[in-house]
Amino acid sequence: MQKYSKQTRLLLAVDCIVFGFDGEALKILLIKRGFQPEKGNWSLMGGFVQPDESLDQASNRILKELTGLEGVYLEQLHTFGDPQRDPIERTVSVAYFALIDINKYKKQISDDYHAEWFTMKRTPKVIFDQQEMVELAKKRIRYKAAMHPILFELLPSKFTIPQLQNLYENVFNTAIDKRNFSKRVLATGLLIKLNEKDKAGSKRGAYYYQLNMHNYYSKFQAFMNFIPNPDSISAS
Amino acid sequence: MQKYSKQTRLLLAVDCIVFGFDGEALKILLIKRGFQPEKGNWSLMGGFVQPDESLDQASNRILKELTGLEGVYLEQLHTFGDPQRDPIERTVSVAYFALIDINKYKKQISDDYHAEWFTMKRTPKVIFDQQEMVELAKKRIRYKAAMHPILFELLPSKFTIPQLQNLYENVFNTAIDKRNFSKRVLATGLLIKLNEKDKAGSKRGAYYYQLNMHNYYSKFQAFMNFIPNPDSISAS
DNA sequence: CCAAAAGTGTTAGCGCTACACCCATGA
DNA sequence: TCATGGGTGTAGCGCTAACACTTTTGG
Repeated sequence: MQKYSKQTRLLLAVDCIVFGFDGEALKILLIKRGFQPEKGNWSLMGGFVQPDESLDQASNRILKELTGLEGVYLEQLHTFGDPQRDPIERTVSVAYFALIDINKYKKQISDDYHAEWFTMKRTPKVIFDQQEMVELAKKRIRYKAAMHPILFELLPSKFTIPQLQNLYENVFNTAIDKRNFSKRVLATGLLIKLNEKDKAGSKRGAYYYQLNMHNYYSKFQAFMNFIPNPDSISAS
Repeated sequence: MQKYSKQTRLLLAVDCIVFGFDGEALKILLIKRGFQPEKGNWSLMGGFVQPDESLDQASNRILKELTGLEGVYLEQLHTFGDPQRDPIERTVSVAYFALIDINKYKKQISDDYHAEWFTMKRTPKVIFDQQEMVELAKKRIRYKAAMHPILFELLPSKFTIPQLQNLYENVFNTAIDKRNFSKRVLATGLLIKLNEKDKAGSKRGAYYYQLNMHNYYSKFQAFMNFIPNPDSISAS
């Protein structure tokens, strides 16, 4: 026996939703699609799965080809298989999401790859069912960030507590009391205070912190319960 | 433009992990595979996605064809795409998990379809990478059940609090104090007490409850935080 | 010296956990 | 009547949320 005869073979694609944070707002990365149909329209980073690569390999390859990004946090989200989702030919797409620090790659992405960052509120129309993918990805990162420290992936390796709080407030779209916030994050034991200040945000300056990588891995499973308003967060 | 030329098409399959609870233990359903390779060996409910159906439709169809189950809780889990996972030909598989009340379908499943239930501890070897799928599914239901009331899908429409507690103790593999347990579940407002007792489990009998469906849907997003030992539960 | 952001402590209330005894009934 | 499982109440503790003032320093 060599093959499963009589079965139909389908195109399989990967689409990546790339989230970034620049200290101000949570953003997603889009590019202008390079081929028909919908050529020139805004799209997620997507491409076809090749015969010899796994899905994780495909998503990493596509992300690198379209943005130069490599070694970033990338996680499978959901697979979309509506028969009509691509008008040209049936294509099933495995969606992934990535989390990166915008500033680390800002110049490279815009100069070399012509991708652009958009805030959540001002995202242009994207092709096919990609809006649905983006919505699901937003729900998933909120859901996961409520219990796991994944949002650190969006920050530079040195960051301040006000920056971190700003990120959480963005992702959960809520205001958090800064006294309670700093107590909680410091209580996790995940942060190491540095003898250095970020003077960009204020005159007084805010201390930099970095992740305690040992504690990070051991506490990844159970971080803090950070759901400010659980009803606003959806199931995976 | 009619097709994406030059791209390779792949086989796409669906595999369903069916969980059931019989009042005693959490079990999964397996069948003897009906075709080569691995014909006759224990397998999840699987089949190929057809050209005109979505992934959700495919999983529902396959579950019905192989077990007669219809209208049950079914949720997409993860997509497995290692190029070598099927030795005959590359096949990417979208895994789903289902939750059912074993007793409701027990006779039908064993008599008509020759599927069998196995406890978690005594699961036989399954084909390909299906063991990995089962492990991931177990993690996922624990993870989700810690915050959402999905485990009611495993119970009959009338159930007792000791039965419910037994289910939670099974899924989380832990002992729970019965006073605290009943306080918590009753406090959710999801249960309606019936004027009827289950006398099977004890002489005195335990009151039956049923779900308050209105509250069930409105409280689905935020149930109770039921993680008894967070470190034992893995991320999705 | 003033504006703007960083940093820090206390209290009250709620929720969770721990814990033990009585009830109902079939055998 | 006794063994078995069902059902219930309370007290202490820990965690969380609410809340305001001082510090620093560039302009």
